[in-house]
Amino acid sequence: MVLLDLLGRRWALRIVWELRGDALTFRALREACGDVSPSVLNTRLKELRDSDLVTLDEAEGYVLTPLGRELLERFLPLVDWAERWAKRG
Amino acid sequence: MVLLDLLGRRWALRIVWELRGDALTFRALREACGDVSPSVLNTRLKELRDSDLVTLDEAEGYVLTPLGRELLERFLPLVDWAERWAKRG
DNA sequence: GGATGGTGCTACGGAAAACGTAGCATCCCG
DNA sequence: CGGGATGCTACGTTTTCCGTAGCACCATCC
Repeated sequence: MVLLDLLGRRWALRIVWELRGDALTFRALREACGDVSPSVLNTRLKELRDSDLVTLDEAEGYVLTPLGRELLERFLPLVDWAERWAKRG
Repeated sequence: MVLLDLLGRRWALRIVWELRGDALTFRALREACGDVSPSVLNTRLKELRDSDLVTLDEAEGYVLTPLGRELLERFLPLVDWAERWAKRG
């Protein structure tokens, strides 16, 4: 499970999640993640870009690649479940 | 996404993944995760137990709870995809 | 033309997390 | 009384992360 190496790091999954909608600038992404420090954010973005999950559109900002969108799609069932889990007794 | 707080930590996802099959003892789980340090493993296990995802069966060892199995199930599409992703050009 | 505000990104010191090794207490089996 | 399991803790080192400040660049505005 090489994927776990990548996603099992702080903010990695969160970044993908925050990019589920429209493109976000570096600063906007930072805010969306609750003001992560830019150094860490940049490190994660490098890893995600090297993994072809995220790319930087010069005009719009950071976006998921088609591959990233595939990942997100497979991730949605989890999100659904997570909400019910969070409300457990 | 409270779930990301839990799973977005080192070894958290990995532990759930390694428990996909039969129960594992503390030490076996440690080996399965590539010899994580026991302190971290124990910290994660506490978190996962507090979250009702993992439990310690006195006879067998660490096992996923029904809730944990649900999580794993939703996680499987990702695993499938991850293998193809890992082999990308 | 220079001020203002946006962009992505880096540097650096301190705090927190993870690591690695050793070992404790307990139980079971011979 | 060993010997070998079990879950788990302690502690010193290393790695990672955080928080703040700031750089270089570009567009807009007056």
